[in-house]
Formats: sequence, C-alpha cells, structure tokens
Amino acid sequence: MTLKRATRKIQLTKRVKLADVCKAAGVSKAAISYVLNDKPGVSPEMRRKIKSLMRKMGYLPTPAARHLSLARSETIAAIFQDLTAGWLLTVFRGIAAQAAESKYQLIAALSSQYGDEFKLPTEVLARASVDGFLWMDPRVRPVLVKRFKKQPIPFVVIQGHIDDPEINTVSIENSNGAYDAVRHLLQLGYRRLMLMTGQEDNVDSLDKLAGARRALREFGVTLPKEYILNGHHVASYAVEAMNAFAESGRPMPEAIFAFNDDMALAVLRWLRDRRLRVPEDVALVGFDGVDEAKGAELTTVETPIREMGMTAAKLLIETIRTPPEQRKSKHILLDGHLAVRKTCGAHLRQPA
Amino acid sequence: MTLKRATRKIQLTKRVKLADVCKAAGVSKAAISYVLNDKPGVSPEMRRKIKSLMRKMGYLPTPAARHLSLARSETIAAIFQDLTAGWLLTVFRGIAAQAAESKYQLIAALSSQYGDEFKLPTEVLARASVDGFLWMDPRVRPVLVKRFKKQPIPFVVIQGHIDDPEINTVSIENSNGAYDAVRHLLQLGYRRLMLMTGQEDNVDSLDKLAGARRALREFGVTLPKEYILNGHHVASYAVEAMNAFAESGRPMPEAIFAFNDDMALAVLRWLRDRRLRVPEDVALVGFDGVDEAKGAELTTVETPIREMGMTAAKLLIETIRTPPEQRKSKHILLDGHLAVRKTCGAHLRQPA
DNA sequence: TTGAAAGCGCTAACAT
DNA sequence: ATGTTAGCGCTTTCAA
Repeated sequence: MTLKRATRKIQLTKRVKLADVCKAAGVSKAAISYVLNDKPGVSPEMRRKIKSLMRKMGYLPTPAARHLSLARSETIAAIFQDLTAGWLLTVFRGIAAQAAESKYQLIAALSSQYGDEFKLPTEVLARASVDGFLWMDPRVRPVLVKRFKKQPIPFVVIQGHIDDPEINTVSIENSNGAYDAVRHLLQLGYRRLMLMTGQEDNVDSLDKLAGARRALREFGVTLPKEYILNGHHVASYAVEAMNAFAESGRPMPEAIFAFNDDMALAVLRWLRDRRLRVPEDVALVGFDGVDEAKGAELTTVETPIREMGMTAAKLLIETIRTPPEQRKSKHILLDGHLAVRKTCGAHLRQPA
Repeated sequence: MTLKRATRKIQLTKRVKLADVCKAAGVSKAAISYVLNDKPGVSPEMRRKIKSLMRKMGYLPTPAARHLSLARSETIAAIFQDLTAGWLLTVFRGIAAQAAESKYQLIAALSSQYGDEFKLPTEVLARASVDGFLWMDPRVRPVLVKRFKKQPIPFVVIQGHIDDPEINTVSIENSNGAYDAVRHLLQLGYRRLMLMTGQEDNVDSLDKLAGARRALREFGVTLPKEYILNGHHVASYAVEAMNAFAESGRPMPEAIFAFNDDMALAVLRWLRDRRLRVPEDVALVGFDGVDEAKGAELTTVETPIREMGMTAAKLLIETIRTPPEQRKSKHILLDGHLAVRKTCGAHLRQPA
C-alpha cells in the first residue's frame, strides 16, 4: 500500500444555514422555507432573488432538521442477512430501483456482520432515521416479527413465510411453480424423475416439494426416496449429491427437476462432463430464472425476483404514506411461470 | 399475482417519547438522556428503574432528533453508478462490512436511475442525513469533484483517478500490476504477445497499457497494433474481438494478457472451444482476482477489491471523526500482486 | 445527583 | 405577500 499525504489543508467554510440566507435576503425564515419547498406565498421576483442567493452562499438545508420537523425522512432500510450475486442482489436492485423511483433513500443493512437476526433491525431503528424497513432474512420467524409489530413503524417481510394477517409480506409462489415444472416433465412422458431439493427445513424447498408431489400424484407416479437428493439450494452440494448418486449405481433418471437454477446449471455441467446428453439422455428443469439460465437454454420456472423487490418497496412506501389508522396489511404472492427451452426436451418430443 | 387483503387493522400505539418516560419516572429529561447514552450523572438504582421503564413503555429515541442535536447521524452514503455482480458488489460489501464494524449506517445510492453523475450526490446530500459519502463512478471527473469540495461534508473517491491534493482517494494500482503480468510472460520466454484491453479512454485501461508497454520495452519486444485488442473490459466484447482476430488469419499469440478476469475467462473458454490448449498452445494471464479465477486456475494479478471498499469507508469515517481544521486528505493506492497458477504455463517452463 | 432551559435548523400555523 | 413564532425530540450546559 502506497500512501501519499497531501499537505494542503482542506478549505473550510462554515455551514450556511437558513437563518443566514434569510438575513442576507432581508426576508423571514418562512419565505426561505417556501422557496425551498416550492410552496406558494412568495413573489416571483423574491423567489428568484432567494434562489440565486442560496446558490451563491452555498446553502444546503440540513436534512436532519427537516426530518425532525416533518417527522419523516423519506428513507427506508433494506435488511438482508447478506448480499451475494444472483438472487439476493436482484431483489436488492429491485428495491433500489423502486426507492429511487419513489424518491426515497435506501439504507442497506447486512446482518452478516451482526450475527443476531433480531439485533440488526433493532439497531437500524435505533440509529437511523427511517420511515420503514424491508426485511429479507430466511431466519425470520413469526415470533421474532411479532416483537416488531409494537413499533409504530411499518415494515414488509420479503419471502419470509409469515402468515400473520397484521404483517405485510411479499413472496414468490413456490408450490404451483414446482407443480408446473414436474407436470411438464410428466406430460412429456418422463417417468423416472429425480428431484434436487433445498435443505430439509427450508420452507421454500418444502413448498416446492409439495408442488412436485402433487403433480406426481396426479400422474400416479411414485418417486423412490433415493431419487430425492438434497442439494441445499447450492451448486456445490448438488454436485456432491450427484456424485454420491452415481456411485450408488442406480439407473440415471430420465429427467431432473432442480429446485433452483444454481443447482440446475451445476447438474447440467455435471451431466455433460460425463458425456450425458441433455435433454436426450437426461432432461432438466430448474427454478428461479436467473440470467445465466437463458444462455444455457435451461427450461426453468421463471420467477419475478426483481419485481418482488420493487413490489415490496412499493408496498412499504404506500403503507408509510397511508395514515396509520387506515393501514391494512397485505400479503402479496408473485407467481412464476414455466419458460420452456431446450433442456427439458420439449422441442424433441412435441415437434411443432 | 395473488393478493390477499387482511381485514384486521394494524394495532396503533402512539410513539412514546422521552418526555413521557421522564414523566413516568418522575425525573428530568436530562436523566433519561444520560441513561440513554450511558453517561454518568444518574444513580444506579434510578438508572435501572429508568431502563426498565423505557423497555416497558416501548420507548425508542427518535434518531432524527439525535441527529439534529448532535449534528451527526453516523450514516454514510455509497454512491455507485450501478451495483452488479463481481467487482462492484465486492467493493460494496467491503464498504458495508467496514460501516457495520464502525457502527455506521450505510445508504446505497445507485445512479443508474438518475442518469446524471452530478445529480445523485446532490440529491443524497439534500435529502439524507449523512456525515459523508463514498463516490464510485467511472464518470467522475476532477471538475465535477471540485464542485463538491465547497460542501463542508467529507467524501472519498474510489478508483476515480482524481489527482487533487485536497481530495481523498482510494484506488487500486494498475500500472505496476500490468507490468508484473507482462514481465512474467516475457520471462517465461513468450515473445508474440497479445493484449486484451479496456475501452480506449478508460483510465484504468490506459494505466495497464502503460505498465505492459514498460515491460515490453525492457525486453526489447515490439507489439504490432494488431495484437492489441479492445475488449472493453467486457467478456462478450473480448469474444467478439477474438473472433475478428481469428478471421484476420494472423498467427495466434503465444500468450495473452487480458486487462481483467472477466475477459480472461471468456478468452479461456474461447480458446478451449477451438481445441487450443492453455497454456501449452496459448498462455493466459488476467487481472483483478475475481473468485472464479481461482477455480479456473487462471494466473492473474490479484487486487484487493474488498479491501479497497473497506479502506475507503475507514478513511471516510476517520475523516468525519477528525475536526475539520485538522483534516488532511490522503491518496491511498492499493497494490495488486501476481498470483501464478496454471494458465501462464510457469509450471511447465520452470519445473521446480 | 438532579432539574431547568437553551439550543440544534427546519416547517407551518397564525398574525399582519 | 410576508413576518412571527411555536414546535419537532433530543443533548448538554449550568445552576441548584
């Protein structure tokens, strides 16, 4: 690390405040405030004069004073356990886009540094001027959430499986999407299926499993438990699971439904590394609709991840803008839909 | 989109304020404030009593009031043009980690929605209670930055190539890193080299080019301009450039130095798709040290991206905590270092 | 150890 | 159209 120390000191101007401008302009504070907030009550010429004076003096209103006076900061916080590429980043960018659109500032609070899933929201509420917050943490549990209901500050839980009528939630629907994916495979004639799931206690994974099971039941297909692999929703685990499966010597499935695209893409690579053709030898369907899926021609359940972020932010801001006594909480569920591409083999089995 | 409308209204508790607690406790506001801020001046028993009372009444101090009173919010803003996976996300997470470590809140401001590179910082300063900001935008120019020097709020420019002694900057060193990479290739005996650069006017790219040229000069090697390809620092452009080069019919280079890993990895795939062995037929070196480079055994100039974010945040917070009249600006330059792996062929040419 | 009161810099109701 | 002034909810000095 190279370090140059600059010698000259930074120039110092004391902060100009509203009172200074008002003195210089020879008008009252109210007039300045009106100009600042584009409100009527000031003559056009005075308005111009004040504006140019503010610019000349380098006046910038102190947000904290506005926040206190107005009792709102037009700032929201997004609370995430972590922010990694892919899913989470997409949700976050959706939130950021909607916040900007609604002229709100966005505080990013990552709990990876805090450990406790309760501490972070508490910390943010205590230290930051926020009008509300978005909460996206797979660890949030109804009990936890209840403790925040007492605060008179609104929040929205994202993909949190909280079934409390008093709490705003936005989630992506899992069960029907998984149902569609499996039904699609069954309709194409595949019978020996494999599921690559998320962790056993992951609610999203359980929902997808339920959907998959529903489709299997409708087609009267039974799935031996050896063909349900736990990939933890993570590519490397999926590969391990495939390796273990291969060693077991069981016949390869005709088709695989992976509960997310990360795993599906890993499985795709795994299969091709072993000279298995996709979809000719093994068909494959994923879930999520991440960007890479398109390039890989992966058939997958495309879900509106970015929209979920935007929707959650919009819902939060709407709630903030609604007088407390008129607020009603909403549960918004966003549906995915099957995007049929090459890896499921539909183009081979149902020629147009 | 399915929408369930919950019927029960959210329970409403009016916000408890300091005055309420002080009335309930039968003490003055000062006492409450002391307890709140862990300051002396209150007897232990009273302190306990007040604490339990605050909890019971669900009292949370209003941050905006603190901010105004203290003239600081312990909040900083990170201003990015956009937040995408890879480099930018890594910088951002470094910032977030350091902010959390220093107990600062972090505002994420993305200019993708604003367009103008000047508007966003202005907007943030006007609307958010921030004590300072980090500015990471390849479009920042010295003129632009000068306009913010007048504000009495500190900021740090990240990877911005601002050579102003009064402005704090943190950047990653490009030229020496590129020099090391090219010298390494030359030392291994390669002579017909190729450079895959960033955009012509990109300062980072120009710095790397200068470093590369310096190494070439030292070895007396001249590089025909046909072997300097413009990959715009982007994978897809790099592939296009390789395609165009292949069509030209010129002999393939013995070694390629790509100015970032995204391009290097793309080139790696391109080469292998054409049955060219790396490093046996063509050696390859990248720049950045992204996560994927390790898996691909890519020799690359590893740069401390995350550290840059952390360092910038730390510098900003230090500046904030320094009385204005004592502030001195710093220019911090973080060095990368060559990580020798398989794609440069060192293990073949210099057997241990 | 405790309390009273003067800010912090703005907004907005009210008076002129 | 413009000025006056009482908050907003906290911190902190000063006096008791």
